[in-house]
Amino acid sequence: MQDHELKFKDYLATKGLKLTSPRKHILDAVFDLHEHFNAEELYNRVKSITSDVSIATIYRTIPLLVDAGLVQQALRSSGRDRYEHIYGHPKHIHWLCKACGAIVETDLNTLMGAVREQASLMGFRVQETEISIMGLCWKCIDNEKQI
Amino acid sequence: MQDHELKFKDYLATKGLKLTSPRKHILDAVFDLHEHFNAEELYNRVKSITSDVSIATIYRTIPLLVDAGLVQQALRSSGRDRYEHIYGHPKHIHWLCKACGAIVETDLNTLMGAVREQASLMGFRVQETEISIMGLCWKCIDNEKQI
DNA sequence: CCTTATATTGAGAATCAGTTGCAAACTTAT
DNA sequence: ATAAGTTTGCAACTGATTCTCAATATAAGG
Ligand SMILES: [Mn+2]
Ligand SMILES: [Mn+2]
Ligand SMILES: [Zn+2]
Ligand SMILES: [Zn+2]
Repeated sequence: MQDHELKFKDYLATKGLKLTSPRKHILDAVFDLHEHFNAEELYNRVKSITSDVSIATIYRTIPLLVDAGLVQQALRSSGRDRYEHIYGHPKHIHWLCKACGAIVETDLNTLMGAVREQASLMGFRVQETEISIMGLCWKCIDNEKQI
Repeated sequence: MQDHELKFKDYLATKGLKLTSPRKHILDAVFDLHEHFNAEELYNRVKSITSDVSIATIYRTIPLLVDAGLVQQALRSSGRDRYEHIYGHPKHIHWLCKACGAIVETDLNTLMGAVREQASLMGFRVQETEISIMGLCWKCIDNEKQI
C-alpha cells in the first residue's frame, strides 16, 4: 500500500469512515495526475480507468482529501475550483502567465522566512499560504519584443 | 470630481463607454466601502442611497472597475467572489483567520523584495501578486489555550 | 429641436458548478 | 444472519453569475 493511501485510510479511520473502492480509485487518480485539476477533469480521469464512480462522489471525496492534508486548493480558473495533490510535495508558489496561461511553480522557502517573521510579529499561526503571482513569462516577453 | 471618478471616466472613454448615473453610484459606493465586498453587499449599499440600480448592473460594472484598475478581486469566500477598491491603496497581504473569519491586512513591501529576486531569476515580469495566508489570529490562539 | 446610431438598463430567464435527498447496496460488528 | 451505520449513484435542487431582450437614455449631426 502506498504512502498516501495509508495516510488517507488513517484519516478516514479517525472519522469513522471507510476506504472504499471509489475512494481508492479517486485517490489513485489524484496522485497519478501531476497537474492542477478540477472536479470534472478528475472525474474523467477516474472514469477512464473504471466505471466505478459518479461525479457526486468526486465532489464528496475532494473535501476529504483536502481535510486529510493530501490535496490543496489551487488557483481557481474559469469559474471552477481547482486542486492539486500535495502530500510529499514541498509548498510552492504559482506563477501564472496571463498571456499564454502557463503556470510555473517555484519553491516557497525563500519567501517563507519573510512570512514567518511578519507572522510572529502579529502573533499569527500560519497554517496555509497561497502565493500566486500573475504577469508574463519570459517566453511571452520575448514574443512581445518581436512585435 | 474625485480622483477615482476621473480615472473611471477616462477608462470608459477609451472604450467608448459612458459614465452614467448607475455607474457613478456604484463607483461611489465602492470607494465608501472600506472592506472587502461581494456583488450583493455592494448592491445593498448602493440601494440604500438610491433605487437607481439593479443587481445586473452591479455585475456588469464590477469587471469594468477591475479592468480600469480601480478594484481588484480579493479572497473568494463562501462561494462568492469578493472585491476591494485599490486605487490609491498600497498592495497588501491578506491574513485570514480560519477560526473567526477575521481578515487582517499587512503591507507587502518586505515580501516583495524576495518576490522580485525570484522573478528576475526566472525572467518573469510581475503584474499582480496575491498573497493569502490562512491560519489562526492571536485572539483565537488565546481562546484555544483557555480551553 | 429632430433624427439616427449606439450604449445602457432592469427584469427575468438561463446557465452551470457544486450540493443534497433518497433509496438501494455495502460494511462491520454483534 | 441481524442490526446499525456508511456509502453510492441518480436526479432534483441551489444559488451566484451571465445572458437576452425590449424599453430608455445619450451624444452627435443636421
Ligand atoms: Mn501547484
Ligand atoms: Mn484587502
Ligand atoms: Zn507566457
Ligand atoms: Zn481569529
